[in-house]
Amino acid sequence: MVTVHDVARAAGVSISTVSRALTMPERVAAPTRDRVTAAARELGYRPNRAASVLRAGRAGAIGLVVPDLANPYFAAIAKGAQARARERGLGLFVVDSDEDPDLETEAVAGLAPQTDGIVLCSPRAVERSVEALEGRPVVLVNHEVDGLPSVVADHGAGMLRALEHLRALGHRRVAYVGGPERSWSDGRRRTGLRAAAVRLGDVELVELGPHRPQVAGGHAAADLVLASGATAVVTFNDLVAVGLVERVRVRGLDVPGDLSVVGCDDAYVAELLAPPLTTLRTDLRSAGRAAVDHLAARAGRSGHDLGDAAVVLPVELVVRGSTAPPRPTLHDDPDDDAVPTEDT
Amino acid sequence: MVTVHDVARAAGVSISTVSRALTMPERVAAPTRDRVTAAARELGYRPNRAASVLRAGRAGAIGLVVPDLANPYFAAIAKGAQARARERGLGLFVVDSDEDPDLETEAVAGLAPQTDGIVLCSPRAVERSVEALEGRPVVLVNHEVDGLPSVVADHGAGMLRALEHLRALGHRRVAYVGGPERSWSDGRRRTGLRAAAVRLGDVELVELGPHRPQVAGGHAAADLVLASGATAVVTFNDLVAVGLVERVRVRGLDVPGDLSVVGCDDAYVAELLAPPLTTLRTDLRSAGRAAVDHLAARAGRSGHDLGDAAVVLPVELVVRGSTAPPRPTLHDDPDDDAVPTEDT
DNA sequence: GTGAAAGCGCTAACAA
DNA sequence: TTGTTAGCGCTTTCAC
Repeated sequence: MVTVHDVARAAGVSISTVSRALTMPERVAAPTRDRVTAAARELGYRPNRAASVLRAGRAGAIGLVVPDLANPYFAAIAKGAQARARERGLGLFVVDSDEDPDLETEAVAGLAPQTDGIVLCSPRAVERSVEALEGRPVVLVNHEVDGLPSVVADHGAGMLRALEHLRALGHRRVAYVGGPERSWSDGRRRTGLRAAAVRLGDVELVELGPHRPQVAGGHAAADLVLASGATAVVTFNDLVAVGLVERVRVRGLDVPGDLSVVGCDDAYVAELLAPPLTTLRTDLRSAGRAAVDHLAARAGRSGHDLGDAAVVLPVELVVRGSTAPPRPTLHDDPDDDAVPTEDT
Repeated sequence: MVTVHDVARAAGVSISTVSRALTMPERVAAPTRDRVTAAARELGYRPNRAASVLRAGRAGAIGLVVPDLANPYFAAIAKGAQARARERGLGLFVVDSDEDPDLETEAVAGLAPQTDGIVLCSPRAVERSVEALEGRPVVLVNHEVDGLPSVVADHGAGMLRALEHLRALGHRRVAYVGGPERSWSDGRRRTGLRAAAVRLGDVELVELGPHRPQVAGGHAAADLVLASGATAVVTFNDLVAVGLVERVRVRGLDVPGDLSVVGCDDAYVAELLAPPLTTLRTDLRSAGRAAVDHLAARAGRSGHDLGDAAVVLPVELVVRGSTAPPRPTLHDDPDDDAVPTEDT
């Protein structure tokens, strides 16, 4: 292993000059700096991170804790975070908590001492995990807690957009198939849908769930949706939408003919389906990037100065083949496609 | 931050006793050990990993380098590795090299000093990356290099199984849509297919590619496959199969009616498709687990004693709806479904 | 602008 | 069985 001593000897300087030349180049005379960097490159010197963490307190790395790496949602966030961390010269350690609150806290506690901060995605045990940080910087993704910085999607706007779209097609009764009971984003989506329904005035909302956020959850929800009399449905995520479509077909009905379906997340399955899925897209990579930026900006600062600022990412409605006007019924109102009049 | 000193004071012992009680409990008297562990728990002591890495040389953690975390293939490996590492009380740091050979080497070099070994998945620059390890333990996944331990799928057996299946259905001309040019597994698959074709005697193989290992690659390959006169096709992975099916449909043809399709990997899209995809499955989580076990077994040992052993994982053919007998033609041989006779 | 020296928290000889 | 002590490789005062 090449150490500062080897570089110092090769460059004919002291180890402190080596350290300085590499970490604060402007405080070393140009010729000296060049000799040092040349020697370092030649010898293939790589600073021992453990040593510099121990001594300097800074790790030059951050941690990312996600509930499930196999979930494309979190994989996308991880990709974005990784890319940005690299751009900033930071290391990124990814840990998968396997959806387990205890493991999450464990992961945070283990990661905290050797990183400059933690990005905590969709936490399953926020309070305990934040406590385990002992005051070290943290950014929450897809979750909000008072006084903590966070990066979240604008679920309210997304839901409004979905409902406007369905309303414009002529739907007046829309179901929501909810996700896991304790999901923060599920709560936000419900709140957003209710607000949107009130705002639009003539759209009735049927809330269902909780359901598992997988294909199986969609299977389970399908019959409830059909029985509810809704002509359109918004699902917690795209996988639920997939299951829903499958089961609706088994019942001999058609999507979007008998039921329009809007997913969430724009997972890549969304466009592979037949029909491709209308869905709400958030740029998850930019969520990862924003979280890393937030952390990097706080690095060095001690207090929670601008700590509680929330980055809110836009949500875009991607219209594909799974949404269409409802089949005409006896009650059909010829005004449906017209510009809405004042609340009637 | 709670240090060994704090615990030592609280337990009324010296710092070395604390260290010993925590890392080699059997070498400390039971009552002392209990006092120490109690004090440690009470104070919420967490050993500073940076310090112990620096001093002991052991990191209690391993690194996993993958080309793309957003690829479910690698995500599954990561999950398996993570779970096993946890069972063994090891940390696992996941780094995404973004399919870039330079970044891969960089990641390995950065990870190596602070881990006890590296799991290198589908390397894009094996030689340089292994060199960057400076002799530290490494396990290759989905790649083989002489003298290095590895975990690979039995592509040969998988390809034989696929071809046997297609042959049993009556196919006599089978295309292979290859993946990236420099992919190790693509090479293994081609070799396996050729061997299988020779062995079966009456199956003709049409090799195509290289193609991108994504849906777009399948789009690009579809017309070539149709023009080749093959009645069945094996693709590099499931995404390519998806693209292939899409394009075949655009051409007004049917899967499996006009073309049978076998994917590889059993990514979760495979069963969502219509028709669900016949595919070759490897248990990737167990690949991750095996890699970690391999590394853990070598930990402590210096030499490359049993180092070059390769763990070969079984490949299973999962038959779903995308494979069926070919449409009868004028040349159809009534013996097609019979037990194969000697090479004719 | 550069060097000498003091540790960061921990482990592992070596002593007792 | 337990304590004392010497560093691991690095950063960072503090002199010069």
